[in-house]
Amino acid sequence: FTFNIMVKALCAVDRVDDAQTLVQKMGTKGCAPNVFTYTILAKGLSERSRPYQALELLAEMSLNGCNPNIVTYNTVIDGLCKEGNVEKAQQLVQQQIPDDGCSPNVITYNSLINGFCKVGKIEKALRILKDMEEDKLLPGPDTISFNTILDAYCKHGKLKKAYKIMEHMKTIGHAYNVVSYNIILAGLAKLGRISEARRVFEEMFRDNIAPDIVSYNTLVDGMCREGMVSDAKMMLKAMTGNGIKPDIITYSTILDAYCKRGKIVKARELLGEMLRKGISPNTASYNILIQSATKEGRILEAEKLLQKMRERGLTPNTITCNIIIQSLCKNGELDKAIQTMESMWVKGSNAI
RNA sequence: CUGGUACUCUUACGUC
Repeated sequence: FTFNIMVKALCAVDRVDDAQTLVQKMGTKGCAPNVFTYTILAKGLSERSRPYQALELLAEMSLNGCNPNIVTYNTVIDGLCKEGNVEKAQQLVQQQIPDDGCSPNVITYNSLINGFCKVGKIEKALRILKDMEEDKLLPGPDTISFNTILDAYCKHGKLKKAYKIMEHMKTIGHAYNVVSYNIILAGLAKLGRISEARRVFEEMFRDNIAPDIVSYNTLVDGMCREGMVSDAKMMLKAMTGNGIKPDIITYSTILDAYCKRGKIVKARELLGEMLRKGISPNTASYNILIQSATKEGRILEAEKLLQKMRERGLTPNTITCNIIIQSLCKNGELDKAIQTMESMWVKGSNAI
């Protein structure tokens, strides 16, 4: 359907309001929007933190004789959960969905679990998981359900609990995957427990779950934070040997570590290596370099970098902006800082 | 089996 494609396109270029208007007009043109149309729009709204408008959309579509299906509901529910209103989402699951003759599926519950985790109510999330395991009327949990809980524990530094979940999965014979391991790795890395992370990493090979780019990047990041930059650099070679290509994140992570420690020569070398490998720096990479330059008083270099960034068609983001303003303020150039801010403001950029 | 792929999951840069 042509209209659906248009709605999607409008959402993609951030013109959700236009998309909404279009959908409203469709009805009057004898070309009624269908479930697909509404779901696309609901997703557009949800992704832009407008879950309540998505919620209203549910009512609107029913009025137009188009009943939401489970995909529509899940889209709205996930939006609500990400906004932090898990209660409202749960209400939908318990009341409206059954009223509509739909039944929640594993994705629905996973959204709720994630929602509760993100607002710090892990107990509630666990409750849902347990219900899914025990209640035959509910869909059984999948790997994602478990991973979500795993992640919540790891993010809170509760590694023992995380390990317990992992053990639980093993004992009931539930599949885990590379993401499960990545979550654990990230948890350990954040706590600076690098040697333990290394052991887990080795275990992955024995477990026939090959580390992916995220696994490597997580470990590299952990090493860099602990000042083990040369170990991190060695990982670069190791991963290549294992068929995983270092990406922009791998390089930026190490680049940042070098810069923060004033190892400018090494940083430049790495930048060169990165370019030779055909990986072009993005805004984040430039932010790293610009910050390093400003902190060490190499203002001219910073300006040049900004210039280069522009030439490459990269747009400065909030962080770029903050780095520059901070540096100007420290040099007592308040006027210039304000000027910069205003010009960014005028450009209508998402910076600030 | 053509159109909405919905949740999960993970990784880099600023301010405090």
